[in-house]
Amino acid sequence: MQYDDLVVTSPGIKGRASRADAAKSRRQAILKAARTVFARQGYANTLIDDVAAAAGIAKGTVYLYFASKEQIYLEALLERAREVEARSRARILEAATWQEKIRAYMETRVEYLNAHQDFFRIYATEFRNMCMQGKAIGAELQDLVRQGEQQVAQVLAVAAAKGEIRPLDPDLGAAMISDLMRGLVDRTLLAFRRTPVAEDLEFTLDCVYRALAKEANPA
Amino acid sequence: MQYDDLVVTSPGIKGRASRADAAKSRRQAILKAARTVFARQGYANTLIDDVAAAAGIAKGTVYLYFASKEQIYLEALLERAREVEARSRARILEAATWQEKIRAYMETRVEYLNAHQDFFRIYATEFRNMCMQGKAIGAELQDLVRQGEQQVAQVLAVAAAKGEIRPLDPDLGAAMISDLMRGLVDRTLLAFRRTPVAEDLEFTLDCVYRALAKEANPA
DNA sequence: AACGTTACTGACTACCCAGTCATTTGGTTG
DNA sequence: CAACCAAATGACTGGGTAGTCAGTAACGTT
Repeated sequence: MQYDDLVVTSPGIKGRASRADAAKSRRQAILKAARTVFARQGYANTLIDDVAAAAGIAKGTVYLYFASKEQIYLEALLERAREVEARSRARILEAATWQEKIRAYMETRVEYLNAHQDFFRIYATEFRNMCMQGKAIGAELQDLVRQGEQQVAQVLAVAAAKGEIRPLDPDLGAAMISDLMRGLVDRTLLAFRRTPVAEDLEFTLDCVYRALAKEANPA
Repeated sequence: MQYDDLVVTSPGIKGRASRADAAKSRRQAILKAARTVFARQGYANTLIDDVAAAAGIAKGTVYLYFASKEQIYLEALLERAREVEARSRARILEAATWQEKIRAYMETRVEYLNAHQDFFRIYATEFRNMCMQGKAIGAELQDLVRQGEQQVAQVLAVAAAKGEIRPLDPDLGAAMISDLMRGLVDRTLLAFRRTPVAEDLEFTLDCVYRALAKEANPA
């Protein structure tokens, strides 16, 4: 079970190539195990021994592939964060209208959340806090998130310029959208709310559209 | 500086009364120091020695007043959380319309945030995560927050029943409001956004009103 | 002033864990 | 098959800290 990602060394291929492959798979197996364990126990309560056990290897082996606990943590997150960001960027570009672009931003995350709860659990909870406590860890990761938000801001700026939504500060608008997104993720992870995710997503999107819509509502 | 809250024992009063007072002040001085230090360094990176030093006392003394690091942490948060919740509840009751009630909910928190950054920094970041990691700590604290959200849901339910806002699931609506509130708090703490808090608050409220308003917007 | 009581102190203990490294394992090569 | 070597192992170490407790100080009482 633990060796899911391990590529069996092909007998025919000699030396370098298969070695490199094996090392890469081993790295990824460790990262996968790390995500599982960190998601369940948090950074502080996780021992390197736990990660090793989850990967089905000994502690010393972990240190053949990674320099430190912190590095494992960061790489485990980065791997996934890059995926989400890339997918989100692509889907937003594909979308034609501002409504579809905002929906793409949110749907990408909700879908990814279903497939990779572990990643979101770590990111949504712990990592964010570490950033708030001013630790310098994970500059790239922070950038990825900022980029996602910036892209939304861009969508809003364009829509506002075209007069498709009401005039507003695009950064504030993007902040609002990402706040709602975060809430949606948290609720799903907690299974706090019995409302199905899909319904919650539609409600959230509806609120966003209303909040941005061009015509003011009568009081 | 450290002994801010310490009541000097009055010479005339003998025994019990003044003793009890002194003990209470000492407890509060420790909690205050704890909030400062925990807010700056986080739970894991804070030593009891740090708390003791900030309170101007020795480590052993801390353990005369509290049983464990965790207990200090929790009580430090609870003390403030009860205050916020009480004030919020009062101001929501005072308010006449649903708009004013929602505003009261948000303004209470923004005002309290200015006066007690330390508390919010701990709550908004660390504590929330601990809850998400399924730790059973702080049941009362979690309840306080839930109550706040429930109260907003109640306001929405009443307003919806009266036809003052569009029909919606009050819990979802309250979740949305508290998500936006959380984002506002986080942004303020990070000084991430240069937008002044007041402006951010108005924008957020405006979005909420639009999202809840009775008349649908034209697409 | 001598005593008794309570509050305070900080060196100490017992434990925990990230990271190391001497040793073992198992596959490859001549 | 024997020699070799990279990969894996896990007992160990060094640094660190929550919580304790024997000793000291401060203060009120007689």
